[in-house]
Amino acid sequence: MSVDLELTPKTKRPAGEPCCKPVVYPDVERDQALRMAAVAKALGDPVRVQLVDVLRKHAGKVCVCELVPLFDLSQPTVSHHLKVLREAGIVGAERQGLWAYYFVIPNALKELSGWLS
Amino acid sequence: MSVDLELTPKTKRPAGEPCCKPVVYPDVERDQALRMAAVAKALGDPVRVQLVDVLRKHAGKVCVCELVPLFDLSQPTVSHHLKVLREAGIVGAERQGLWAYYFVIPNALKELSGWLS
DNA sequence: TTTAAGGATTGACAAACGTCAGTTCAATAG
DNA sequence: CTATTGAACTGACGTTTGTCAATCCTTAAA
Repeated sequence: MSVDLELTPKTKRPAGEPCCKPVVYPDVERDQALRMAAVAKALGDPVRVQLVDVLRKHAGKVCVCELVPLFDLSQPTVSHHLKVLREAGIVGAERQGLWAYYFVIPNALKELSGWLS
Repeated sequence: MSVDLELTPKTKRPAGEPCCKPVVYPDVERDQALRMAAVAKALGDPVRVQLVDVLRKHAGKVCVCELVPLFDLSQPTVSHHLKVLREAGIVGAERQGLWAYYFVIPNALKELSGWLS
């Protein structure tokens, strides 16, 4: 888990020697970082944060036609943001006839949330 | 706080009428979304997630020369990632002689963390 | 004073992103 | 069947991002 960095001596080292011993980064941490960064990246746009916020406040499913007018954006652009969230595994979609309903996938934010706190 | 969306009737509406009543999005939410998206965006790269992770695990300050060898990246690139984190208000830096020490700013992740959970 | 080290900055470039206009597709009302 | 609607997809655009090589600046050893 921990990387076990030792704070190196803080005097100028004799020329030629490397500054610090190379530290191996655990791969376990790398995979987790990849997953969390992907989720964070998807949340890295205010529109998408607001989309997730609305979806979370309405515990059920919300129709796309209700999401679009919340933003000063074209319908295709909102659809694009929803796709980004979908591909990040943060939200899911379900079609019912002509309408599409979106919802936050339970626990999708869990790993990032846990690491942050 | 809440947006007060009402789930609209789910039958095809008579031609000409708008699908949903336009909903006003509270500005308070918008500002918060802007701040949180900025933090999330800064965390939207695995290298930066790992940087923050290392800094957090070493409650004190960590020298840049100890961070660079953790990644398969050039020194300027790591420096760039640290700058992104600095500009997002997530980490702070302090110079001591030849060395620069980085640390996580307390509570920098608090708002996002709180919203996520 | 000269030399070298740690680290930030600059410039360049390919890749990815946010946005929209236009189009397509599936489903439903007439 | 035809017309229309909700929503996704496509192509295009200007902007931003991640990366490195090269450079610059400050500090400290010799």
